[in-house]
Order: sequence, then C-alpha cells, then structure tokens
Amino acid sequence: MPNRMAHAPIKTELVRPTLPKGVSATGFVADQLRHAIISMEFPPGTRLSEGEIAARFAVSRQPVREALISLSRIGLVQVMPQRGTIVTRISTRHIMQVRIAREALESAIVQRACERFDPVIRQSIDTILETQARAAESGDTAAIATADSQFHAALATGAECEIIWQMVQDVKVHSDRVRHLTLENRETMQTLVSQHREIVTAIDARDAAAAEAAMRHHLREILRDLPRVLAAYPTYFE
Amino acid sequence: MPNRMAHAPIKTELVRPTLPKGVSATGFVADQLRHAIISMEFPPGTRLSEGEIAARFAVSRQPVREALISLSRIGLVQVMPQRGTIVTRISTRHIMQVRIAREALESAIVQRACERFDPVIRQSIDTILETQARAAESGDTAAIATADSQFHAALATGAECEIIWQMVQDVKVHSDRVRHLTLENRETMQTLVSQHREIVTAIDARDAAAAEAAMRHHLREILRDLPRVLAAYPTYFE
DNA sequence: TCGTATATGCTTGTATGGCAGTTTCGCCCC
DNA sequence: GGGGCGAAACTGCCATACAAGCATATACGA
Repeated sequence: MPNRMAHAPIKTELVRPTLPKGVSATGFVADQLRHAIISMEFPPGTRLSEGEIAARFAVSRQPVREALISLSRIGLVQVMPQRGTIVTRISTRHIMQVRIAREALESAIVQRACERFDPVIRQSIDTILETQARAAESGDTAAIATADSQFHAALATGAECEIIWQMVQDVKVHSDRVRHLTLENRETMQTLVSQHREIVTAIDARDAAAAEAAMRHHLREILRDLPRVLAAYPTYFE
Repeated sequence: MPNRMAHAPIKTELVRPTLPKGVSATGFVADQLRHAIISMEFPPGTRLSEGEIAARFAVSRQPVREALISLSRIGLVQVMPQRGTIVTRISTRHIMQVRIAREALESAIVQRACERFDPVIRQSIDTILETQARAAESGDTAAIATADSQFHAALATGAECEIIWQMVQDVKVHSDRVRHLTLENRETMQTLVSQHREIVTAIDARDAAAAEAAMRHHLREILRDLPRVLAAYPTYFE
C-alpha cells in the first residue's frame, strides 16, 4: 500500500479525548489542519484523505470535509473532485498577488488608523512591542511570530477594521507559510521590531503617508528571502 | 406552522430536473443562493432552514449545508449554532470596511495594470464598454450590471490579478446587494460608463496615480445612495 | 511482447438517520 | 390574571451508509 502522507508522517496520535464545550468538531479540525499546514507539518503537495484525517482526529468524515471546504476557500488546500485533496503548492504567481493584496489591505488599515485609533488598544501595542523586543533578544522565534500576529491584529482592531483584518488573515497564512521555511537570524528579528515601532510612530504623528510607506516596506521585507526558499525547497513550488 | 420565510416567499418551484453534468449539487445550491441573496429575493434577515432549502432544490441537506458554509465565509449568511441561519443584515460598519477593502484591492489592480496589461484583454474591454454604453442609453439595468462586472473582471485578469479578483468578488457581493436597492436613473448610468472610460484612459497612459484616483472615485460613487437606501429599508440594516 | 479491456481499490460526492442544544408555546400552579 | 415550568418542535451538528468517478494494476488477446 502506498504511503499517502509520505511527506508528512504524523508523529503523535492526535486523538481528542473529549471535544471542549462550545467548540464544534468542524472548527476544531479546521484549526488543527490550518496550523499543521502553515507550520509545514503538512508541506505543499501533501495528499490529504478525508477518511484518514477523520480517523486521526476521531471524528467522522463530515466535519473534516467541511473544514476542508473552508481551507480551500482560503487557498490552503485544493480539492479535486473524485480525485483527491492536496495541500496547495506555492506558486510565485500566487504569492505575488497575495503580497500585493495584503499590502493594499494593511496600508488601508494604517491609513484609517491615522484618522482615529482606540487609545486603549494603543497602549496594549506598547506591551506587545516590548514582549516582541525581548523575544528578539532571546531569539525565541515562536514568541516573535505570535507577537507579530498580535501587533498586526491590534492595529486592525484599534482602527476598527475587524472585517478587513479577517481578510488579511486569510492572505497572511500564505506568507506565514513561506516564512516558516526561512530561518531568521537575530538581526532580521530586530529589524522587524524596529519596523513595527516605525509604523506606530507614524500613526502617533497622524502621518498617513509615512505610516503607509513604513507598512509597505515592512511587508516587502517579510518576503525578502523568497528566492532563497524557492531554491532550497523546489518541490514545494510549482 | 409559522412561515419561516415570510420576508421572501418563493414564487417558482426551483426543482432542478437533472443536475448538469460536471456541476456538483453543492456548487449549484451555492450559486443559486448567492444570486437569490444579492438580488434581494432573500432580503437581509430572512431565515434560512437547511431542510427547507434542501427540499426546495430537491437535494439533501448536506450540499445545502456546505453551500451555506461557503456563503458564511463571504459574510452573506450568518449561521448561529443550534439556533438558525439568517441572511446577514447590512451594517454600516460592515459596508464601510467592505468599501475600504474593495477600494484598496482594486486600486492595487489598476496600479499593476499600469505596469503591464494583456493587449488582447485590452481590446475586449473596448467592446465591453460599448455594450455598456448601449445598455445605458436603453436603460437596461441588468445589462449594465453584467457589463460592469465584466469590466472589473477584465481589468483584473488583464493585469494578471486573478487571485486578487477573487477577493474583490467576495467583497463586491455586498456592494452589489445595496446596489440592487437603489433604482438608478439614466444619468447615473452614463456617469458610470464615463468613469470606466476614465480609468481605461489613465491605464493606457500608464498614469498610475490618475488610474488609482479614477478608480477610487468610481467606487465611492457606487455607494453614494447608501444613506437614502438606509432610510428606505430600515429593517434590512442593523 | 505489446496494447487494450476490465476489474478493483481508492477518492470525493450525496443521502439519511439520529443527536443535542435552543426556542417557543401551552399548561399548571400560585 | 400573572408567572414560572415543562414538554414539544424547531434548529444545526455529527455519524453512517450508499453512490459515482477516477487511477492503477491486472488479465487477456492480438
């Protein structure tokens, strides 16, 4: 029998003892799968069988199927009718448009942030940046990533752009995925923090043009290592 | 028995004789529902029961459920666990962010269009605009709408922004919905066409700034009648 | 030996039944 | 007559069974 998940053998049995109350099986599976795909536990090209995933999470095929529908809308998986479902390979064409879209959306967010911004959230941003700075010094990549997500999320909610933020999140997963392939050194981590500070400074000054410029620069920096990643993992691309 | 769809009584039995080959029941139902919601056949607040819809389209509840999941991701319906599913009401907060997002995305598209544009599609745009101009003269609102969609789609594909266009479509449905409530006079129709021409002219001249400005102006024009609609249909909003 | 037809094991798609939470309405008690 | 309580009917959620399409291996024939 051919091993269907040869690229990503699951190490641990992910059996859920009892589903936490208030969390649907569909949502649970969707979250787990999304995380597994972004973290490259399921690298691009991995074949995903509804039945297999269902067995792994100890649920029926139906919640798995519905989770896959959600993920396919984001573009993380590609379901081919009657043939199979695979984790989407990364195409430069796709990643390019994703970058443009995210840049456009987050630029709009910071522009709006320059017009009005929730002062409470403004304060929380400072603590987020401090946390991230400490993580950058100690080289804790995981903490950096979560702080990064929190930063951008706080920016969006502070500017009252929750719906836009939802859209950003949907495209962000793709840059997060390639980012998981780049091992960042301490220097790039600290430039990340300084770029964040730059954005906040511009917003504090109500300088929309500067804020937008800083954000665009920041977002382009993220995908700076794309060509190197493409060379290192050619099978993940198409 | 309480009439669950009091706001939107279905006139015609939408029984599908045989599903066209290559079209899944899920996709069929999703398309039908999306159209019904945008065209205000199912106005905001309409209660949608999985079972009822399934019976109406002569399919089982599962495809209906999966279609509703897709629509809920776009934000056209809102499923409340164990409680029910309704066509989302229009909130000014939501429509505002949708406008910002669409503006940001389509601005990015025209900017990219100024850098490079498929000449073949460039030609097709001319015919689209001619068709739309004729429709504007005869006052055919339906033809106008389809031509409008074609125009924006051609812009995106010509600039090689298919993925971004997909995102635009997902937010466009919301502006389309309020647009179906505004009865446009012949004058606004013709300004629409002239605005389209303006955008194309700027792109032809490779003037990114002008193109972006024209697009932003155009998109803001669309929602000009929002306050009037809000006053006319208060129950559709929240 | 090569090409073709067929059988088999996979995949996703659809239908149906039962379950649990939520709301609603009517009855009973105060 | 008014208020609390309980059963019934609704909802979406999940599990299971069946159907249909595709891919590959295999057997058969030229």
